[in-house]
Amino acid sequence: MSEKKEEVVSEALKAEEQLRSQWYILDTDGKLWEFDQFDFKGHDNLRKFSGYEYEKDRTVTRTPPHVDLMRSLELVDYEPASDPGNFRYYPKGRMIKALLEEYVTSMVHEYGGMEVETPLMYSMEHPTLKSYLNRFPARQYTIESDDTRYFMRFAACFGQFLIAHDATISYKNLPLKIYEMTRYSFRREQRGELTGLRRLRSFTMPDVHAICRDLEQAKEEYKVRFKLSQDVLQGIGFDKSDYELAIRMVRDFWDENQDLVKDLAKEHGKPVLIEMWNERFFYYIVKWDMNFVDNLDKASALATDQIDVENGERYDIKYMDEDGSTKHPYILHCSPSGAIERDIYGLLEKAAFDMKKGIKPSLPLWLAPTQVRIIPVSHEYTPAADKIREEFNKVRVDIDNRDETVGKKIRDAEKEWIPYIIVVGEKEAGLNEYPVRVRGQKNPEKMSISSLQEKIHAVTGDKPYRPVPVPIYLQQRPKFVG
RNA sequence: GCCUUGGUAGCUCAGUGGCCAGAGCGGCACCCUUGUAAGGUGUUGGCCGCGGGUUCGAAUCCCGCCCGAGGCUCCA
Repeated sequence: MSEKKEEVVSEALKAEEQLRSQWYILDTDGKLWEFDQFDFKGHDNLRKFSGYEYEKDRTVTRTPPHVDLMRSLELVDYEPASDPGNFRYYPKGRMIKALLEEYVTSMVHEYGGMEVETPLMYSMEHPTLKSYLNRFPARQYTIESDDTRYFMRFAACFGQFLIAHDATISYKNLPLKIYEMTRYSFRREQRGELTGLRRLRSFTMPDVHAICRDLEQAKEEYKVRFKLSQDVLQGIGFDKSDYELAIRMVRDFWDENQDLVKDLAKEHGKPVLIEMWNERFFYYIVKWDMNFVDNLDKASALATDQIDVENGERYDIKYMDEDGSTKHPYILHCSPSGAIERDIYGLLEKAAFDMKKGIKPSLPLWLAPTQVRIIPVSHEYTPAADKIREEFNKVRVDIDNRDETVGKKIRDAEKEWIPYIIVVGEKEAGLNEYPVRVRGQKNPEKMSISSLQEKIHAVTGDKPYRPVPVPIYLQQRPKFVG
C-alpha cells in the first residue's frame, strides 16, 4: 500500500546522492586556493556561506527574524488552510511583491527579454517533459484531470522550451531571450525544509532563458546577464556586501574557460566559492549563484544563471545556422533576482541586522507601504492634513486621523518603519516649511512639501510606483495581524 | 519523508491533574481634544490546535492527526 504512492523522485535526485564536490576559493586576482589554505579574515560572510556549503554546519534553533517581521508589518502570513509553504499576502505585502515583480520585469525588458505566459501545469505523459522531470532535482505537486496526471511547473523552462521548439529560429535571431515572471513556481519541498519566506512550496520567480548559437555566444551572454543580475539585486536593495558568489562547474569547463570564471570573480570584487565536479551530473556545465547570508548564518541563493548543454536537444529546439544546417543551441537559465519572496526575506533579514546593531530598521524607500505619514494633532486639523497630502504626486502619503494622542500616533508610525512623519497642528498653519521627522535622524528637519517630494523621488525615481495599498485614513484600516 | 520541539482570547504569553481558565496589548463605549515612541475609565474576547483514550475529574497524562519552528537533505 505504501509503495503504491510511488513518489516521483527524479534521477537527478538519486544522482546527487553520489555527487562528489571539490571546493576552492577563487580570489579577485584569479588565484585558486585550496579551501583550507584560504585566509577568510575580512571575509566573514564568505566564511559563513562556505561553511554552510562545505562543512554542512547548519545547526540552528531560533526562529528567523524575518518571520516575526513579515507578520508584524502585516506583509505576509501563513495560510493554515493551504499546503505548508503557500502563503497569504496582505495588501502591504502584495504591494511590495508587485513592485518587485514590476521592477524585475522592467529590467529584463531593458535587457531584451520577450515576456511570455505559459501554463502552470503540464502532462506527465509528455515524452520530453517526462525525461526532463528526471533531470531536475525537484519534487512535484501532481493533480489529476480525467485520466491524465499533471504536474505543477517548478520553473518556466517547460513552457518556454515548448515555445522555442515550435518556433522557427535563425542564427540571426540569437541570442534569443524569453522571459516569464512565474507566479507561481511550485516545488513540493520536504516539510522540514520550509522556512518562512526563505523556502516555500510556491514562489514567484523570474525566469529568463537565452538561446545561444554556441559556447562562445553563451559565454558572452553569460557575462551580460551576470551584470544584469548584479544590477537587479542592487536595485532591489542588496549591494555586493550583502551576498556571496559561488561558481559551480565541471572541471573541464574550468580548464578551458578560466578567463570567464575569473572575469566573474573580478566583477564581483570579492573572493568566490568554487565548487567543481569531475563529471557532469546536471544538465548544465556551469552555474553561478549569488547567496544571501542571514541572521542565523543560513545561506540561500538569490540570483543564479546556468549554461545548459542538454535541453536544446531534449526539447528538440533548433536553429538554422549560416551554412544551412540545423543545430541545437546552448541555453542559459537565469533568475536575475531569485524568487521575489526570497528577496523580501533578504530585505527583512537585512533590517533585522540593523536592529541588532541598534540602527532603526527600514525597507528601501521605493518599497515602503507608507512613505509619508501626516499626523493631525486633533480632528480639527484633518483638513489641513488633507491639503498637505494633495500637494504630493506619486508619493505614498497617508493620514492618521484616529482619536489618539500625538505620542501614540508617532509611536505607531515608528513601529511601521515609516520614513517621513509630519505632525500638523496650529503651529504649522500657513507655513511653507514643515518640521519633518526623518527616520534615523535625531532632530526634525524643516522642509517644504515640494523639497520632500523631490528628496523622495531622487531615491525612488527609476523604480515603479503604486499608491498606498490600504485606506488613506488610518481610522478606516482593519488590523490583519495582532 | 524521518527526527526534535512547540500550538491556551484577534496578537504576545502565564497557567502542567481539582473551585466559573488568567494578564498585557488590541477591539468596542465613554471621558480627555491631544505637540513628536503607549492619556484615563469601563467593557468585549476562549470547541486551552483537531479527534480518540485514561481518570471521580484533563488545557494539564497517553495515542493518532493537523499546523508552526529547527535538524537531516535541498534550493529560487
